[in-house]
Amino acid sequence: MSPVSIKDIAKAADVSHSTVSRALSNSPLVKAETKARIQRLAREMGYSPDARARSLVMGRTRTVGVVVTTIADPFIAQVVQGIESTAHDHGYTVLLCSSSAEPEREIAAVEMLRSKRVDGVIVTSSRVGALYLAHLERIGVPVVLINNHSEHGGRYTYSVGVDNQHGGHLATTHLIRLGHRRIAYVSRPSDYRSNQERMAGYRQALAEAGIPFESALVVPGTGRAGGGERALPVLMVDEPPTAVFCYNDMTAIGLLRAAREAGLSVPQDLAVVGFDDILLASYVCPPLTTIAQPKARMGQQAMQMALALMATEDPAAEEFSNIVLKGKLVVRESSKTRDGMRS
Amino acid sequence: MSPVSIKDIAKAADVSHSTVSRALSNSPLVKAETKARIQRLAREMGYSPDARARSLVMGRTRTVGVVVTTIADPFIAQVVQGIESTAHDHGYTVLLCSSSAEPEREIAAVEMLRSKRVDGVIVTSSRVGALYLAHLERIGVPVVLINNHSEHGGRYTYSVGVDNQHGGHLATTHLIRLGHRRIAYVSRPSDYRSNQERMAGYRQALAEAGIPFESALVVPGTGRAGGGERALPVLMVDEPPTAVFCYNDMTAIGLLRAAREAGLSVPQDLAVVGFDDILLASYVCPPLTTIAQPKARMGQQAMQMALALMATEDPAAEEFSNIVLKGKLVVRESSKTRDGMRS
DNA sequence: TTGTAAGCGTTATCAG
DNA sequence: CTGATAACGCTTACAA
Repeated sequence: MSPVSIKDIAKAADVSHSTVSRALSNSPLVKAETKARIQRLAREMGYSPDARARSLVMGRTRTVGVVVTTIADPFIAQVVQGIESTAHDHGYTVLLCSSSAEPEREIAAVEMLRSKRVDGVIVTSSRVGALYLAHLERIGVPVVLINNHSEHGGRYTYSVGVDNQHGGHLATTHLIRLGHRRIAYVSRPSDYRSNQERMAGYRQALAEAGIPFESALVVPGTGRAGGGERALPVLMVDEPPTAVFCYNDMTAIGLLRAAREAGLSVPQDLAVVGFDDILLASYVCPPLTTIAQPKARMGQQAMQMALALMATEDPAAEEFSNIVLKGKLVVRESSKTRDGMRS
Repeated sequence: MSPVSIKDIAKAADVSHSTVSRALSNSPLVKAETKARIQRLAREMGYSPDARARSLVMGRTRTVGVVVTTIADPFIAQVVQGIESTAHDHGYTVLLCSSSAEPEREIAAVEMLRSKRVDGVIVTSSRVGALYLAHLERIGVPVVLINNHSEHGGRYTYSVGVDNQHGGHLATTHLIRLGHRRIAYVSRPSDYRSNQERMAGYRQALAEAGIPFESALVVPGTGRAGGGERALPVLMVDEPPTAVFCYNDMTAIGLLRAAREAGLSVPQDLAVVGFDDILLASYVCPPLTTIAQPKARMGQQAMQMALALMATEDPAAEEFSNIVLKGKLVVRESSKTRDGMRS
């Protein structure tokens, strides 16, 4: 037996279905008495309004599509939580899509969201290629990018991200204040804009302290633990650095592990700073100093931005907006001297 | 301008909208030539079928609701990934809802899913109370529970979970094989069924080895790191154990941290085994031996179960099913002697 | 204050 | 092979 509809209630209450519709939306046009009767009846009959039918006539689904590479990434999961809670607070629902970072699936995901007529789309931590972006814009609803890794054009798209240069500067300055002068950077493939920006912050901090930049102190990583592990031996030759700033926490954690196996003690022999502040960071040993990205807040902001865009008639008319949040330095053992900070 | 509909295409192709509908669903009833013409036109005009309208007449949304306490929990996120990928493979979409473990929001979530007319619901790691369950059943679609923590009745509900007793037995037996005889258990509030079952496995293993059960060796935890930290001092009095099995990894990790601060070395002074195999487990030091729950697979199985249930006309007719997956022992440093296993 | 009718975008039935 | 027409469940003029 299919769920009860307003027609069923209409029959039971001996009124027309439009009266039921009005009564249930609490319209003042309905006599208080009949309204009460209808509402009670609806409750008794276990009525649940059909959101599809409603959205069909109302023109809005009150649903946002969220595209992630994988929800299994704890960083992304925290961002999504921010999105979901804000969405919920505003009566919106989240349709989740994983792209597995495969362009083909990304496009399928977008097509799917288009079919479900979501009111907006939020894409997290993606490298939106030109092709993908084109598809995204075709969808005809506001699109908000979180921590987008590629240069992007497209005036249909808005974004929220962390201030990478500021974070890189914060991390490096912290190490300089601790007295370090030879500070290395373990990078990520440089077509990632975030990598370039973090490194720019690193160089800026060095320059401000009058420390010359040495390209030998920049070694390539991958963004994953393995990259950090392989970076260590490359680093520890000739004149090794006394401190290292890593593109992200996973890189730093890999490096930490390699250091332990190499018999180096952190932070005495080598201070280490990461970026992200993933859950792991506070549990590895030694606990990792890092630049905390406001993950949940990024999700909230993105959702709020989407809400604002969905509210305006013509999103394209809105001026281009690009929210940039500041990360925060979180000092832990991996960058303290045994007797506390030197600074 | 609203998206193009089959009517728009009909006008452009100078046919009726029903012919367009047939052509787009590749019906053999349409002349090949017109079919091709219509399909080309649809592509050119950027047509995207309206899933809401379709579902309204088809009676199915091809959407499953997934209710989680919080997606920010990495364990849950991995389960959800399993759900999402399987759902995607079968043309289904995931509607995500966080309940924040608040009964009020749980009920709101269910009501929302009902309104969106999802074809099925999957609830992860919840303690479904009687009230909540009643609401769940009202929804009228199959409900699959993952790692349900409470005793449940209700023949409308199906479940997927890990074999807790088997896992507890596995963990304890492992410690016994290493030569331990005084083995403690750090529990979780005992109204959690999973706790009772894991402890049953622990007691079973002790019994099999002829080791008497001592209630003094069972100390209460909380399921979070704090509980493990507070458990250590309670444990290390009189005749302390040489090994401890913890309800879950977070408990074990808290205990590990307390042990380090107390100057105890793990595993030499105290061997530690957890349960879950969360990401953290392999990164703490020492890396934690644990019982791995097949998180993604649990999600997959739950989704497959949901798919099967949604396919049958009358879910209630299906016999009660309750898939139980076995966990796997993952041995890491926290339960090895310095020179390797004694066994 | 209430009822009638049209329409949202589909699919499906039934004639032609 | 194709076109009317109804139906899915709802909201909203327009009438009464």
